[in-house]
Amino acid sequence: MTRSRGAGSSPAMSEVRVRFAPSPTGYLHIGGVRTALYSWLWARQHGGTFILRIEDTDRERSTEESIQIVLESMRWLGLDWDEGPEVGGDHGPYVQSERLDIYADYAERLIASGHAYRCYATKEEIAAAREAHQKSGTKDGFRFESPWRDRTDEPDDPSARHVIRFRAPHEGTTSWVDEVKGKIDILNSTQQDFILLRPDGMPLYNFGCVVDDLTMGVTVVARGDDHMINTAPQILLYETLGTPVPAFAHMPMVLAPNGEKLSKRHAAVGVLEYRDMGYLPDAVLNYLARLGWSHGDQEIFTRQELIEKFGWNRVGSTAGRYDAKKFLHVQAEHLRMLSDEAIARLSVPFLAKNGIEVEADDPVLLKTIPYVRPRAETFVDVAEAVDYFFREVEFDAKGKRKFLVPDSAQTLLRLADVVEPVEPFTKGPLDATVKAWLEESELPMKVVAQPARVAMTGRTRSPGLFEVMEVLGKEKTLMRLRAAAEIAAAAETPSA
RNA sequence: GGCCCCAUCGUCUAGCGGUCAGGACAUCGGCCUCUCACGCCGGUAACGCGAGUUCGAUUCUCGCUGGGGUCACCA
Repeated sequence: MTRSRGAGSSPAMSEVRVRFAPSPTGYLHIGGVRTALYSWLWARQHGGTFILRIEDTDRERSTEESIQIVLESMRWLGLDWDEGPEVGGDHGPYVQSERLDIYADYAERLIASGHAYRCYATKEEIAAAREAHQKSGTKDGFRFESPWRDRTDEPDDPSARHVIRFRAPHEGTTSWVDEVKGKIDILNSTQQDFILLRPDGMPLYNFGCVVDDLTMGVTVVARGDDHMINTAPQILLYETLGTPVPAFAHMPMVLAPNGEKLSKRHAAVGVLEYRDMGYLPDAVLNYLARLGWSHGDQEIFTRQELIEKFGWNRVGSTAGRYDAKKFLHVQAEHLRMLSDEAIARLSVPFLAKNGIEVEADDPVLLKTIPYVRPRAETFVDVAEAVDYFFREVEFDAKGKRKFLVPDSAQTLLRLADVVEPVEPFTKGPLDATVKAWLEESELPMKVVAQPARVAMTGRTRSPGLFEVMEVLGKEKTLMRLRAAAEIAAAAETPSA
């Protein structure tokens, strides 16, 4: 799609400063992660600065615990920040609730210059006005017109509870050239005197955001396009403050598969859940990057490739829908790109969760990786797939009933005998020896394989038989085959 | 409803006036095979509608329809 874009992507821009400014109200939403990612990529690509800022001015919903979740999420993803909580920086503090004096200062300036005013209207008055508006049957949206906008007299009690409102212009047009959406024009007649500061000094979003972005020197403001409604008021603020206006990049949102706003109901939305599900940070980044951004036909990207190839001009303008299956596929691709050592190391915590305590350099674990790799998509899968190499077999009920039957008892015993003298006990010689025996005794592999598989792994699905034998080692292989033979012999003949 | 954004296979997308409309996930066949995977081969599947502009529109313009967002002392 051809679209003229903003100047923020111009290489002439001397310094790139971008920020991610989540509000800590729970988990870090994967939609937010995508915004953070694009900003981070942009900063890294340009050797710029990535700022993390906490927007905690909503006292009702913000919690310290949520801040920790945000930080933990960013750390896990590897989206490191150059300025922000814990690392500091020259433009701090980086938590909005600690910047109240700065907002107050800017608000006073706006009052002094006549661009803002104290409004003593009560919530009840506003509610009444809204109701009257609805009853009037007008087609326009509701805008509260404060009587204090034009009052020159002092209130009876100037210290009474009041907010500070912006004196919004009613005429003209506010425009910007969005990095992803192109040129946008908003009529100022649709603006209202939005609130800058609450009675308690907490800034509202548009004000806090602008004051922070300008004092922090942010050059590109990237956010979801649900914020587009906020951009015109913010530009108005920059203009009246006489400061440069940053570039804006409004990216389409991530929707649920059914097109609704993505929430817990539809998918795991907290990014840490993916860590617990055994996903790789790079896979999360890859999937999210590709959801709404493209680079030709390429689907799989390393972190470094993302940094090199990202650009706002390749961010699409349509909302993307969350697709769990594609996400899983991308995760599988990334897992399979890893070395055996890396897969082993990253699987350790998941094995521990299953009660299997092994070291990352455990030789048995390392030997299993090549065989589970094509069968695993997540680390949860890996832990599950190597289970029987580290503990006694637990027979799958159906597999046991079907394959550990009297008929197979002899086969299992003979297989054990055939395999016993093989040296080295590796898949090549094992394969050759067993195949020779099968040919000689005119037994099809099929009738041997499944009982043996259940005997050694407890399951009907596993890596190749000889691979399993090799990893298990001679001793355990023989033990399991013979133990299973006993169980098989004792089993009731299925009444056919 | 006002304002804003958006519109190519089921999904993510490529396409930037002339293509058999390409890729990926999913799906359906087949191959491989000791199971399950992996892998490989192949199939089904899309330009929302209507006007223009043009020799020619998926592509440019407008309208319609449809979807989304937003109308807070939330962010």
